[in-house]
Amino acid sequence: MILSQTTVYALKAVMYLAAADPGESIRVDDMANKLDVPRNYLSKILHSLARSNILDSTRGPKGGFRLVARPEDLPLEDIVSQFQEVSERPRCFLGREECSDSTPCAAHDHWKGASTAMHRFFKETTVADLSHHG
Amino acid sequence: MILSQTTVYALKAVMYLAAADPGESIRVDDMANKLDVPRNYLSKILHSLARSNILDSTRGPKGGFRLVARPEDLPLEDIVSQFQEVSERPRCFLGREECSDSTPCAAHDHWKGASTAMHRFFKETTVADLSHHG
DNA sequence: AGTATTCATCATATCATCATGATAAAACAC
DNA sequence: GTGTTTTATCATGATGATATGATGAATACT
Repeated sequence: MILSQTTVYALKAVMYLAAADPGESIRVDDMANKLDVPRNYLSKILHSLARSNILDSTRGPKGGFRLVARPEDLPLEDIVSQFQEVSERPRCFLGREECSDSTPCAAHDHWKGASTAMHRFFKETTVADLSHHG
Repeated sequence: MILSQTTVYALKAVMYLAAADPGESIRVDDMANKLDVPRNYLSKILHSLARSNILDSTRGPKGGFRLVARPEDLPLEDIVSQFQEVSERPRCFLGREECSDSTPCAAHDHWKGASTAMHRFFKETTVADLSHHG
């Protein structure tokens, strides 16, 4: 309900990289096999993360992907927000534009609580937090 | 990010019915026009809600749809769960099966907090709560 | 330079969601 | 019982997410 398949793939891949030696490059093929993710699809996802500087990529022999930041400095939000919206300010969940703190709908406060808890999770949980359990 | 288009349509329609006289039947055409929702698509959604006893439907002249329960007795969850999963127990958000209170992953507690807040919103907010603002 | 390795990218296929248009079936009015 | 109104349903199309297979381009090694 919350995360798209693409986002889950991205998170799994990043967690896999976090478990490797820092600075070591991992090939797409390895990750695709280990994580059971379609190879070319994963390649596209990783490329996307590389373009936004979450990962470094190098081609050719000894090439692959590696994390730029340390896992404990990498909040899940940085990865998730590449592939789906993780808005800081909750929208009116019925899609109204004019719903805000100053012009709230009747559900605004309830919704804000739930939405904020969700956002805080993505913001405050790091890749390292998840990687403890592989 | 949270609600599908279909779910939003369903909620809007139910809120519209909640604003009508109790017991009054409203036609699909009226709702589709007022809410700017595709007519036949809305019809299908409403039919689905009728089959699960959220709504009553009657055909022919003077027909239409109406709420079965009072808006203040109708939690959003009853509507939303028709069209998407609103699970009481949060899954491991990476899709692992074995993640639970007794076998938690490192993020379990954080995620549980966020996921529970979301579920409580759907469970504790009623249609009446939303309808105050139209 | 040549070759193997690896990421980058393109063309296409599949599937679910969202949506439209046409027709069937029920209920009411006369 | 005929016609009108309305929901019920079917056939089909459009779009985006997911996925596959083939090819291009960069790097390293000899």
